[in-house]
Amino acid sequence: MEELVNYILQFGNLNRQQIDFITGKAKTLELHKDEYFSEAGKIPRSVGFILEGVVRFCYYNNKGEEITHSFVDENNFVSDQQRFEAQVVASEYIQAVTDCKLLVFSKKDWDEIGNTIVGWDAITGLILKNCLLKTIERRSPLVSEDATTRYLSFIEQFPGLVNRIPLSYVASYLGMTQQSLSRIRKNVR
Amino acid sequence: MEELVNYILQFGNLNRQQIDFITGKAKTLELHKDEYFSEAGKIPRSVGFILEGVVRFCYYNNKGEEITHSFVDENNFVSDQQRFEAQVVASEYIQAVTDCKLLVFSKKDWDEIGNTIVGWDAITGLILKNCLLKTIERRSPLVSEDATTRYLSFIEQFPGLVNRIPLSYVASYLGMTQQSLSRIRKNVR
DNA sequence: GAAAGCCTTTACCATTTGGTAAAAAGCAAT
DNA sequence: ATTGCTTTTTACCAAATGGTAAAGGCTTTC
Repeated sequence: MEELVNYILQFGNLNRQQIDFITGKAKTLELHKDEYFSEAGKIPRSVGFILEGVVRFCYYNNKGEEITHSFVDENNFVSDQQRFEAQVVASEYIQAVTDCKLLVFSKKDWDEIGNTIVGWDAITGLILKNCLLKTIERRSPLVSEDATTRYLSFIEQFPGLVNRIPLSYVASYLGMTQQSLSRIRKNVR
Repeated sequence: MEELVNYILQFGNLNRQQIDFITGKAKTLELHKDEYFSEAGKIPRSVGFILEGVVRFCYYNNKGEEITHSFVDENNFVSDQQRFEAQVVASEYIQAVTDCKLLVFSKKDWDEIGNTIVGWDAITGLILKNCLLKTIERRSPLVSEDATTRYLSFIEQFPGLVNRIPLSYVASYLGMTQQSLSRIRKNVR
């Protein structure tokens, strides 16, 4: 819970009472590897904050290939935020790629926090902007790099992650086949 | 000017007086092809709204290659927003790729609008989130697609743009060489 | 209209990456 | 330990892309 509070306080000031109000709404949720936090075709039910584990955002392209477009690890918010706010069905999946422990907020509780705490919308707005920028900064360079460079920058950006999750997910995130990734890993060693 | 107002009103309600206050601060700026709107190493001086023309965001990687990471065309805001807000030096360039006509707001005027109009920060926050999401949606799929598919989706996402700007910029946006793009264009025809 | 400069296309070959298939390695359940 | 299942690695060949260089086109300028 402390991690969540520290995270939020980076983006704005809150007093003890406000913090307690927020943390009072958080429920813990455990997800097993491969379970979904949010699914395409369903309305996202909650906003999460990852205490332990890693999740990925993924979707299927028109060839039926599964594309991982981002990973989120410990001490970060995870949510299909636009769809959650609007309460409309999602078009992508958020899936646990390791066992996870999360703090979650229901839509009702999330709205109550917004209606109670002045400045909460500004804080969450900043958090979302931050997450989006991070996603862009991580993903955008992948377009112009060759496969080996993409793999090396993945290792830098997500230290240790490559040892915790299936390589097929890494390959799909990096836009290459599993076989190419395997070959690259051999050459890099 | 009407385009600007319509754009803003998508993200929140403003009365006549507020709208006049905002538009009163806007100055027009003309940029010739290749001129910079914002430069790496300099502090971004203004927020722009494109009335005519197209700009691109670009930077140089560690091999000295120039990478175009996004295009912005008519009726969109253009700004190195994070750096502008914080008034710190930029790490990338924003360059006109055609002659452009813009409405611009200085930092001082932008802040005055924020201090005067209740809800302005919320509106600009939404606008920025929107731009970031659009960037992600456009750029992210490029990682996992082959060169021909990337070119075809570029044509869809920026109709006509390919005829207005140098193909070398398109190639760098799509993460391929100019020669590859040329070959692909021949095969697609 | 000739010259100069830039942008675009072509061509050739080397290298990288993808597709398919099979083998090897790791893991879990019995 | 054996079996069955999934993940990862290899191998082979085809296809796509990059690098270098040169030629062709298109403007601009004088």
